[in-house]
Amino acid sequence: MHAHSSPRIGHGSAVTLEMVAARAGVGRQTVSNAINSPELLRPQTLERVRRAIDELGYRPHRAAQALKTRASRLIGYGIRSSSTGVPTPVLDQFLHSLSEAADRAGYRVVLFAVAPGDDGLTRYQQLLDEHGADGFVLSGTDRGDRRQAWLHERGVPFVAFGRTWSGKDVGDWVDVDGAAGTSAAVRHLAGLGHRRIGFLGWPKGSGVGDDRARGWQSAMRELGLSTRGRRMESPDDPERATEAAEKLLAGGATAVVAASDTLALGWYQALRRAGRTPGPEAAVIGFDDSPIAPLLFPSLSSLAQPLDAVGRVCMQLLLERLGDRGRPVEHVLLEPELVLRESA
Amino acid sequence: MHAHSSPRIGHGSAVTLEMVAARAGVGRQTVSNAINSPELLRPQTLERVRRAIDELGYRPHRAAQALKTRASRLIGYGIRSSSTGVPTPVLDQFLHSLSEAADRAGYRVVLFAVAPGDDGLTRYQQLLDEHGADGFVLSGTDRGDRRQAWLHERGVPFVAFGRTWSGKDVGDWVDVDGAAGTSAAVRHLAGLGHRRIGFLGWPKGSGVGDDRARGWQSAMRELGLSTRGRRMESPDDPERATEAAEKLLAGGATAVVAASDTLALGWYQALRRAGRTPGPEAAVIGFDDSPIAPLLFPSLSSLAQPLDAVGRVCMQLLLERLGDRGRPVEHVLLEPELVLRESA
DNA sequence: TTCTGTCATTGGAGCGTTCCAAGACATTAA
DNA sequence: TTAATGTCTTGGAACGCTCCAATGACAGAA
Repeated sequence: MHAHSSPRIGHGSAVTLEMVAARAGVGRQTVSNAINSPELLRPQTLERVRRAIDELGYRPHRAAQALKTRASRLIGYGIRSSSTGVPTPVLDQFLHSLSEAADRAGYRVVLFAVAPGDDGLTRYQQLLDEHGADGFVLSGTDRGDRRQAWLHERGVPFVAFGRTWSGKDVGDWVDVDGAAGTSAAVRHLAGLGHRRIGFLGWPKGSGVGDDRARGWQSAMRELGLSTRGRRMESPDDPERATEAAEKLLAGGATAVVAASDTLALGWYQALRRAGRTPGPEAAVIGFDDSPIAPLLFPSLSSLAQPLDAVGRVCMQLLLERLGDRGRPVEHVLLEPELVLRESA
Repeated sequence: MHAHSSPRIGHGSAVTLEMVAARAGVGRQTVSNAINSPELLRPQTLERVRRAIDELGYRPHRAAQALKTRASRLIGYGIRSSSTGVPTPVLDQFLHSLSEAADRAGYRVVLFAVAPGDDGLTRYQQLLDEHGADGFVLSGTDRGDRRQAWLHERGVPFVAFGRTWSGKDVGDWVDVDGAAGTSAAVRHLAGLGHRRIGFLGWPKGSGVGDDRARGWQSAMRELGLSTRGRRMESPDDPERATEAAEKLLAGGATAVVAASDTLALGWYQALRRAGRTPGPEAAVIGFDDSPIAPLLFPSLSSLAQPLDAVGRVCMQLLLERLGDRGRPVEHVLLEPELVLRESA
């Protein structure tokens, strides 16, 4: 960027290459080169052109660039409604870091709505046909998700936030290592002296949920602790979660690792019904570190997903893929962070 | 849309108007008209062209359209990080309904990251210069926000989710009537028999917060109830909120309306410290109906913002503005919905 | 002086669409 | 039959950019 005292002259409305060229006293293509291949210009010319660009406040017209280069510099992100209860967690933070990383590389994220039930393949098709996106970021992938295979077949660049849980493992992905997280939680609780550590998970069959259960199980095994009767299942529903937690409590568990903060709340409620309260004697660690975790009484320890990093790495992989479609597939697993509060 | 049994032939990769025209045996422009001004074609020709479009899976190249028509059919949305603690609540649902409404009109939402501290005017400037968006949706507007005036001066179409709290009221906006919400909450509590109804709000000076306080105050006045010493302030912080709630409790309040669910939790905690629990004797109604509201013990009554409607109406106003820049400014206030649960 | 090679710079062409003015055709009136 | 009218259809031109092949400038060699 150029520091210069005079303000921009143009209104940013209709400055074209040609106008910049005229002002700098060079040809149209020279201005284009000054932007895209500055090494081709003589330093003196480059300087002159850059000054003209600054003075006029010139920016390339993206549609014209896109038409010529056949690249929109737009990344598609299919957004589902969260009202279905499907966890689309902390979309907020993820989208922010995604956009930020995209912006830095001259790309931008474009949203398109996908109906809750549908996998939205026709929406992806549409965007591609319109040349409305060069690649995609997927999220909320789970077993039976057809999108990866579909995009792969067509040679469309994409990255998924979330592993390919079933079928062939096609395409790049970034994910949070849920198992590592729950393992760390178990080890922390064991370090506090707990031996009868339960797991409060979702019903088997979801990729994410099973992964989190696996981490608990393997850490328990490593520590030589029994897992028999220590695993209870419940959907993300307060009442059911409480019942599941009560069973764990009845089984003698003194601590619990939960697959979600909602499930962890079941433990809170189960204890309350028993006239007790979460803490050293009845510890619990949740998952996702939702905004309420610090607000609870007592505040809830939880595994925080590094969403900033996930967004950043997603975009990085996608950009690399856009640059070289033949490169080998890449997978990145990021560790969640154990945020300790009063509940453990 | 056409129902037809044969699958698409094209790969959706490079079907152009010219190709469709050749297949239909018509001129290039006729195909364009079939899409943009079908009434110009003879029904028979239209049918033939439509079939060709379907068979080839043709979709107009958005960049080419944008270049010619000077409209990108993209709506910019500057996304801030939420890590600053500034409430950008339920972004998720809002963005979804926004995208959906945009999609229906052939538009799409494009994100760009804005640094937390900055108002990001240069990012808006950039998008405009690049012809990367035809208009903007703003959110998180508050006192001293320069964006509205800036966009207005330049004649850029935009809608704000959130009133213009200071300065001249330029531009369209959609907002949730916080005052109406807190008024309704007060009336509900009064209907339950409460007379000493407190308000737990944010420190004065925020547009949104003051509005919510106003609603409580006016409803109290209408009901002939005293507000003296019944209003306490706290930022969205558990400890501070609890202290504020304790003061209300000490003042004899039997019920509370809170400016946020976080503040409502302060009431929960204050009661707990006093060995009590929220309910008929010590009611509370929060604001925003965050995902945790139903998960609390007891579950929290709260005022839900109609975010689906907000997104839909925002896009509607913006599209109308895009269609006619001279039309008078429009404002829409939507009522929040009182979601009753155990706490009230 | 002329030739060759290198480097910096340039204008034509074209990406796929829509605007526009004009063409083709059928129908009716003179 | 010709002219006038209206309806439907058409190809050229242009939007702003980048690719490409070609041009000009200039230094060194013949």
